[in-house]
Amino acid sequence: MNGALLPREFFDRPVDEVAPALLGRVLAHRTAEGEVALRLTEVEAYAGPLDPASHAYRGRTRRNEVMFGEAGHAYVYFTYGMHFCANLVCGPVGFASGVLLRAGEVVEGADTARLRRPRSTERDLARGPARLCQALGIAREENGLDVCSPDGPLRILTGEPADPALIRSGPRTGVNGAKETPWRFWIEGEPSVSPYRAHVPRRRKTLSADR
DNA sequence: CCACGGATTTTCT
DNA sequence: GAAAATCCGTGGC
Repeated sequence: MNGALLPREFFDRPVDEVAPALLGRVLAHRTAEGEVALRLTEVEAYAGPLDPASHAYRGRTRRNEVMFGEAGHAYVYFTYGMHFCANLVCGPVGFASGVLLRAGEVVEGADTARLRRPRSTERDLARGPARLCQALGIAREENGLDVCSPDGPLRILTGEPADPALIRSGPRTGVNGAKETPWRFWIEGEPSVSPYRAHVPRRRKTLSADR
């Protein structure tokens, strides 16, 4: 995938400004299997230590340390025992904010993406944060990669910014706390955007849970 | 379309 | 020890 890279300064401003500005941009990942690129259609902002829903809320840990570093790097984490999700770190250094990449439309390497997600329908190829990572081939090794590096395997391209008239925002999905903050952003009318679901805490399987 | 339960293991308390 | 920024299959409407 050719095209100009977003400059690092792009990420050096408040996350709730960066997040909507990322809609329509293209994330490309080059591996031995080939290159897959997708156009971002849904994202969520997480504001470091101020945000109860953020992984950085309780301070620096081994998992979240990339968030505390330079803007423009990928923070990839493992969750639910089997899935990876990816964020792009925003500035300033030490503030530990980031944008979760929730969904995209595959615009290059769809055949490779389908190999990675053989049971997926076309619409669900990169619909959801863990599916997006699977389609792009993003896992543990991609944690900390600089997406603003022209020769790197994982790059963020300028693409075509989304039409501001089509950008919507609402509460973040699947998170506990700070539900009132409308920091989920998406492009209206995109098939790859997931339907909103309120967070439902999982009922514990073990006894002693209910009373 | 919606609701539910199971999968699976890292991470932090 | 429990929850987790999730996904998938199944079953109902």
